[in-house]
Amino acid sequence: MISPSMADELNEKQQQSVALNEDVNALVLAGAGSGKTRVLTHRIHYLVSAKNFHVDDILAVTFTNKAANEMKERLSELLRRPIGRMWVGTFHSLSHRLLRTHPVEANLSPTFQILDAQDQFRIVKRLMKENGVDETKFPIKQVQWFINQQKDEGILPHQINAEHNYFVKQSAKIFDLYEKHCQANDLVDFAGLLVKSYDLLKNNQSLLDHYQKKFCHILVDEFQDTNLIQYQWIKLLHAQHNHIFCVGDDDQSIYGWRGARIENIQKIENDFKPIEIIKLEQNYRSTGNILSASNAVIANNQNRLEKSLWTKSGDGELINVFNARTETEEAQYIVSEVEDQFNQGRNLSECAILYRSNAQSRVFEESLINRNIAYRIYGGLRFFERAEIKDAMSYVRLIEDTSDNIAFERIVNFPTRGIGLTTVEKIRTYAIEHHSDLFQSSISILDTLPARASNSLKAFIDLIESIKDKTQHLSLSEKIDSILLQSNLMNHYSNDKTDKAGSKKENLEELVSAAKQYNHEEGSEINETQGFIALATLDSSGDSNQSNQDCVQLMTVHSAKGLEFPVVFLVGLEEDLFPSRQSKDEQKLDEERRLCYVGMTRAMNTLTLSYASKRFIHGQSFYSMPSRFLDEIPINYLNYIKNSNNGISTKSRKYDPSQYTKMASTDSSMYSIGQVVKHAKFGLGTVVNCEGSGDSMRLQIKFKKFGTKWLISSYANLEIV
DNA sequence: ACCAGGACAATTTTT
DNA sequence: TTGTCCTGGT
Repeated sequence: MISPSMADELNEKQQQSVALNEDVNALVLAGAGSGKTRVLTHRIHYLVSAKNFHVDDILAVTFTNKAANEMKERLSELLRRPIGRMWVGTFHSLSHRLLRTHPVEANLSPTFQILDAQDQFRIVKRLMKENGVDETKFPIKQVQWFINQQKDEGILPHQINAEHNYFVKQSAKIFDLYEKHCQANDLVDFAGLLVKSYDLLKNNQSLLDHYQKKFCHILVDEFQDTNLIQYQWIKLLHAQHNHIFCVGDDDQSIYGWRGARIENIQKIENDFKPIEIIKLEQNYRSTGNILSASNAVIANNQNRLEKSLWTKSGDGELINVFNARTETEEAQYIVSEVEDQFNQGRNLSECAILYRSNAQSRVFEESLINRNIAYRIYGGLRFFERAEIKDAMSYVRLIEDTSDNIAFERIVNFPTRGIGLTTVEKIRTYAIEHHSDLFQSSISILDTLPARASNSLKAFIDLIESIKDKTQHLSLSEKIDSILLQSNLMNHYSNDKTDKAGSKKENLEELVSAAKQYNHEEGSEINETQGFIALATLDSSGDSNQSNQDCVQLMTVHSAKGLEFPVVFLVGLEEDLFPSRQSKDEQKLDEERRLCYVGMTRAMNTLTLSYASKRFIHGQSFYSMPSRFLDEIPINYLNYIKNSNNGISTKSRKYDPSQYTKMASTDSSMYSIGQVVKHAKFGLGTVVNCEGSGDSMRLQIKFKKFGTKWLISSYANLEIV
């Protein structure tokens, strides 16, 4: 039943997964680099070509846009046809599609808008202000976070028991108001897309029947990353006559903090009986040493669904370990290694620098600029999240739909045109009283405003209407181009003195070309402009048209998941950085270890691990210990690089709290990190860091009442408590 | 409306 | 250290 080409491209286990009978559920535990995506796409191909299922009746869900795009591409190649309207996408984009198709049944207006994280933040902020919740006590971010967490668990405001916790109580109150606000304004946030599409099917038997019948096969990628609502979403769509095919790897679950439930992968065995479980353990990506080292690290986690990855390729090079003195030295060394690789004939794009947190990218960037090496940073501010792009998109949105209040608020006075807060407040009040949108309300209250404000507002309304009029027959990119000019945005940003490099102007130009390259699905329930607006919100990366120049790839380990590179530098392997400081408890530590595992297994041929002994964090230098993960790698896989400034980088102290203590207490003997001390003037405090030794040893102490200070231990006269 | 300067916070990951 | 937010001055 398997086509010859399939036999060529797939190993035995992969073939077995792909050609599983169509009437079973399946869970494929696919280790890193074992050809997970290949299995998924071939499975679809098999169902379509060998089993005669219709492509449009197959649902394939991924977690990220990147993965979705990749799958679409590969599928299109394999099936030799365009993707068209196939149901392949992220949970969020597929949910969005369901809601756009059945807005009324979902209790939404057909013009509902998606709320991105920034917009959500603003709304939460405003609601907190209006309702007297002190944002210094309850940071807006935390309240926003709380709300999203609840929604990801499918919890509604009134279901929250907040009796004993003031934060929860206040947050739940805001949550409730927020939900009402969204409902009243036809806004749906990310989590809301999932919740609402779930409810849509749950509360509508005939629709549910329809989709259960339609989707005869449901394939889920990265199953270990699904959260509660996503799991329920899948479970709801699953019926007697259709089947699921899930691919995942518990060792690569790195989104627990975002509500991903690693248990789902175990739960699936009970909830979707009968189910076939297949393990893919042959790794095609990495050399033996890299694989063995990675396996050794991940073996330290408890409660794994044991897999043992193996490879046919040889041992390859040893894994390099470099101990830099400072983060600058670390960057310089790594960049010089990149240069070496390049001189040996590697493309720059074959080299990746992976770090735990985005903040670490800066030093590498500086170093790369110094040496004039092209690089690309992933993450950080994404294209569609940039202020100038959001401004432009707000014009696009308001012109497309004048009832888009979020867009209205953003641009009513931008670029500034003399419409002040007072006027806006009047518009808001009128809108609430008359159940109207801000744009219509503006028209209604024109006569009641003072002449100045009235004129300005009238000019704005006329501007929007005139642009709308002039651009309605233009193509999407011409439309956006025209909007940029007429709104004066292009002019405004061209003259922006704070933007010396002119990158804002460039970004606006980039937006036009992004629009040019946007290809709209034919037969979609929304028009081209609306499709582009949704894309901007749902996939804010704006990646599609990135020039494929040859450049070094810089990204967090998280965003490297699913990728592979011949040469990988995994940097900043220090305690409190990787594993990160706030992940010290056992569960979180396991996730950090998985993250490290993910990072290491990105490497195909060459892997370099590095750490710095001293690092600047928020303008202060801290001594750091090598990451415990380094110690988890057997020494025979490692090659310690000689540091010319440092002598030989010996395998330094094992991670061990008592050693840590010893380091702090060298010579002066009695101080250790975490020690509570008393100072004659500053009172009680805790030692948080130390520097130097002997008489010159300095201690950083966090005092209860006086904040954090550096003191020289021999003068400070500290009393140990 | 705009700017400069100061206080202050934040440092994990993202659909 | 860096960036953001707010204030108060013009």
